[in-house]
Amino acid sequence: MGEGGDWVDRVIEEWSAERPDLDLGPVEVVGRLGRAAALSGRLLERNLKRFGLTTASFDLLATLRRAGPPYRLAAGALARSTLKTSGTITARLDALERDGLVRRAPDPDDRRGVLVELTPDGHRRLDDAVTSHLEAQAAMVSGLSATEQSFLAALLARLLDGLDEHQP
Amino acid sequence: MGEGGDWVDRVIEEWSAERPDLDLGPVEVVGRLGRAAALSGRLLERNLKRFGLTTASFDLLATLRRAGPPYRLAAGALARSTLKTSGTITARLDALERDGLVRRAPDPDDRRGVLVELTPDGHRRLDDAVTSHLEAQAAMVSGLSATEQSFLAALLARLLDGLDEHQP
DNA sequence: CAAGATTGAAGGATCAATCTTT
DNA sequence: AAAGATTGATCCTTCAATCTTG
Repeated sequence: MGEGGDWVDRVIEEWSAERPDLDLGPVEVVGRLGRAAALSGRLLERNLKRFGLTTASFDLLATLRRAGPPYRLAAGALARSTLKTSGTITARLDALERDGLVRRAPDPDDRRGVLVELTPDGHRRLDDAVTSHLEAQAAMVSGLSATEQSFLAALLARLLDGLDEHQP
Repeated sequence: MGEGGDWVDRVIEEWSAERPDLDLGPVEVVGRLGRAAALSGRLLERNLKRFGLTTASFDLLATLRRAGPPYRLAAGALARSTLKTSGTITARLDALERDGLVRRAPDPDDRRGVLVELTPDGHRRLDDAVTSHLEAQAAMVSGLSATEQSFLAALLARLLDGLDEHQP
């Protein structure tokens, strides 16, 4: 008892001592989810820095790259796919355009809209980074067997199902 | 095929079409981890706002609360527990102290150090919020059976093990 | 009026540099 | 020299307000 536990185990023990009335069951999942995301996010951020990218800029470039030729999407589509607000996308595009990795063009079919396109530099930069990015992810899950990875992926998908419903 | 999948399934399909050479296995886990953390984080953030708190301020206050009487920790201990840098803690303490939720005092045993203490207001504010915070977490995992929740927690703990080793 | 994008204000984060104390 | 905390620069994010177009 009280040995070999992780950070979340310790948190739960401390809460139980202070507030034994609370139901801490959900923390076993949600607490570990947040902790694991924070730790893995740090590692991925550090790795992308070697390519002059942040997680934010990588996600945007990757969304354009995955769309296939001509690597062009509406700004609003980028916002929805990355779960960010339109203001965030505007700011990111300013920075990426300044670095020459994307280009903005007016949407000919809807003059309110903006189409965003990967430049050759942006395409190259992303393709440079993506292999390393996936290798870093592979290292993170290498402690789990293939079976464990499948189970974990399936359970996270079930969790994601529920979370989608609770969104605004 | 290509039906009923979640966001990560779509990402993987798109990558497979554009770059069939990439090993996307790790994305099944790491991609869903990031997506689930982002969605759940948004919900928790919104809920805490009703109590005048952010996830950042809640985490700091909760760490002090869990420590038990006299609800006092060194600033460095807060940084390590919350996975934040000392600069981040300094900024948060400035805001929380301005709101009267914590109080700083010099460490009598080490004159470099600062001890941070929950005020009665901070204690009250946290206790107000924590029940609702846990209920929000319970709602998030309510789509999973008790067995699934246990499995998910255990697998996340295994993942966390590996992530800890890779840290700086 | 609603939708798409931009702006500015404010909070949260890291990092590197600095100051004090050990 | 190393540890604890603060500062200032910079970036990412949300939100509310605004402007243009549908």
